[in-house]
This record gives sequence, structure tokens and C-alpha cells, in this order.
Amino acid sequence: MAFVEEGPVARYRVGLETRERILAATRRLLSEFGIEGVTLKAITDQARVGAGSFYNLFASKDDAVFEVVREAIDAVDPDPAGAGTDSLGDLVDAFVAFMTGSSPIARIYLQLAGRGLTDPAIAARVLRSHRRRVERFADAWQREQPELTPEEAERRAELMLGALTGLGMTALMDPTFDMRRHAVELLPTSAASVRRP
Amino acid sequence: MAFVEEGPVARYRVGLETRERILAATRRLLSEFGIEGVTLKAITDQARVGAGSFYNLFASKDDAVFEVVREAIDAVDPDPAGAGTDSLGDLVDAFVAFMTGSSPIARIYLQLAGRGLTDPAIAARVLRSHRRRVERFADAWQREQPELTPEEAERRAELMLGALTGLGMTALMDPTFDMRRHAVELLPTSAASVRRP
DNA sequence: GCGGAAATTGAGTGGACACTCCAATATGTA
DNA sequence: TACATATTGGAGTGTCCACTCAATTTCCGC
Repeated sequence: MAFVEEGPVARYRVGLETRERILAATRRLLSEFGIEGVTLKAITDQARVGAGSFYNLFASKDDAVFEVVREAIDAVDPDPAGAGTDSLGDLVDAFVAFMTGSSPIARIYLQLAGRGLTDPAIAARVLRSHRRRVERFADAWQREQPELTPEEAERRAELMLGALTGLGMTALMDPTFDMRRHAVELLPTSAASVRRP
Repeated sequence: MAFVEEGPVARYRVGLETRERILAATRRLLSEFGIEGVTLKAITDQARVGAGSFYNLFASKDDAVFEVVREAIDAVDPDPAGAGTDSLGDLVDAFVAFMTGSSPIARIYLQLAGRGLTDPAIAARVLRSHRRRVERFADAWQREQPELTPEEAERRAELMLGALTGLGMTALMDPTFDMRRHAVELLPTSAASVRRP
């Protein structure tokens, strides 16, 4: 299951539109039914496209799936523009919003992490993005509490992200679960947890 | 995909032994390759058994898979005998040991939680066992810090378990990750985190 | 609007899959 | 030991899957 794959390229407007329809269908199926719900027939039915059209635009089924997967990995992080300036509260808010928002991408991301448990290629990708995120959280910790050693800040960041991930899983399985209420408890002072976002 | 399924029953010794070999093979495959790595051929090859023998003992492939899955769900909790008496440190230790131990069951459990994101039947099972665990952690919190309100104790328990789950995922993807070092930080006083288990 | 490239269709292909069937054999019991 | 029944292997079955292909239509720069 190669992660990088060169597919055919769309050159005309209709081709690009079809490509988008296919990706939207794949995204939806992946989020709703998981990886085993994504069959070529399901994709092409959902996208209203013949199998031939699919292969005119993608090298394989996995090609389309990975496109969506890459998207999901990247989407976990709030706009990279703000990196280096955002507060812990901002970061936690963004993570909670990502998990509890209506986009199907969060579900895909967590499923993906689950697959990382058996697929080393996926594990590597997920871990890489995880480390980037830990860095960003650690920076925010240190900005907020300058007395922390870098090691201590990173430990807290790791813990915070672990908790956010765990809470996110519960939230996605149990719609009645109030993730935000739990997540704010992770912030340094309990005073901060009174914030009403 | 029915969760409860009645399979044929082994009556002779050899049948019971074969049954165990099949379950061991299923457990190993599920942990190592994930659900899509568990094919009938893989199971029967691994267990050194013909397909006919398999169906003499199990109603379907899923029958065997669910047997293992049930086992994984139950195995997350340390010996139920101790419920009501164990300290937070004990519970955290047990969870870390479960995740980082050599048994394949932890990997299966986390994969399963991932599948819960798209399969409501699985989600229900996972959530049920999760709630039981939260109760047990909340009890331990209250025993350790009697001044906590029950709601506060439960919130802390939920947070703690979320973090343990998240850290467990990282630990299973990254063998160099020191889960215990991070997990002890979750304990109430930083003094407690100096314990050397 | 002409022409060549791109896009589209869907029946067809080969392979993997879960599961069946049954003759041959092993097992426990009286 | 003899019998009934449990267990065994593995070739065979139907289904579903990803993917191909050749014929046809659509697109768009000129």
C-alpha cells in the first residue's frame, strides 16, 4: 500500500469537477462507514460516475483514499499561520472545534490513527503530524508559563494532546458527550477554565 | 454484523484444543494486521486447520473475531476483584501495563475503539466498558481526595482515562515512547509521581 | 465549427473471499 | 472391540471486488 502514487491528471474543467465529486464521495464514505465501506462501486455510485471515469482521474482506489487521508492529517492543526502566537486556550478550542465540528474529517483522522496500530506507513505519518502538534502545544505552554523547563513544557503538551485525543474518541462515539467542558479542565489555571468561548 | 452468534459446540478434547488454536491465531492476526488482515485462509493456515474444521467449531468468521473482541474489551480492566479498593496509582499502573505489555489484546482494543467510530454496535460496547471504567476511576479519586464532589471526581476520571487512551495510542505506534513516565504525571500530587514502580 | 485530446460509459475479467459438502478418519463409550 | 458420532481436510461454489478496455461523446484552442 504505497502512500505516494502518481495518478492521471485532469486537464479540462469537467475533469476537475469530476475529480472533486469523487473526492467528496470518498470523504463522505470514509467518514460514515470506515475504510471497509469504501468500495469502488460505492464511490462511483455516490459520485454519479462510471468506473472508467474514476480510473481516468485516479491511479487506483487507494490513490483517492490517500488524497482524503492526507487532507485529514493536515486538517487536525489550526491555521498554520498562527503558529508561534496562539495561546493554549486557542489551541484547545481549535482541537475541540475540529473534533466536534460537522466536518467528517475528524472521524477519518481518528480512524486513521487506529489503522496506524497495524500499518507502519500510516503510523509514521500520524506520528509525524503528532510531533509537530506537540511542539506547537509545548511552545504555547512555555509562552504561558515561562518558568517551565522545555522538557516539562513538552511533557505537559504530550499529556494534553493525549487527553484531547482520548476525549475526542469518546465524543465521536457518544454524541451526548460534552467534550469542551472536559477539555477546558486541561488548561493551566482553573480560573482559565471559566472562559466562555 | 450481529454481535451475538451461536456457534457449534466442541464435545471432544481435540475439538476444544482446535478451538483454542483457532482463537489464538485470530487474536494474533487481529493484533498484528488489523481486521482486514483476518481472512479465513489466514486463520486456518495459522492454526493449521482445514476450513471444514473451522466451520465445525464456529458459525462464521465473525463468530471467532467477536470472541476475541469480547476478550479484548474485558481485558482492559484490571482484576475486577480489586474494584472498590485500588488506589489511583494502581489503576494507572494497571492501564499502562495493559497497554505496554506484550499481549496483543491492547492493540485489538484500540483498533476496536477506532471501528466504533463507524459501527454503532461496536461503539455501544466500547462506551459501556468505558463508563464502567470511569466509575471505577472516579471512586478511586474520591477515596484519595474525599473533599471532591462526585461530579468533580467523575470529571477527573474522564480526563484521566482520555489521557491514558491517547497516550496508549502513541505508545503502540511509537515503541520508543515512554508511556509510564507521562502517565504518572496524571496522578493528583506531583509527589506521587516520584514513585518508582 | 473543426479537429485532436480528454472525458465517459458499463460490460467484462481475473482473483480473493467466505462458506459448503462430504468422504475419510479419529474419538469416546459401553 | 464395536459402534455412534465428532472431527478433519480440501476441492468446489457463488459472490463481490478492483480494475480494464474499446467504443462514444464532450471539451476547447484555434
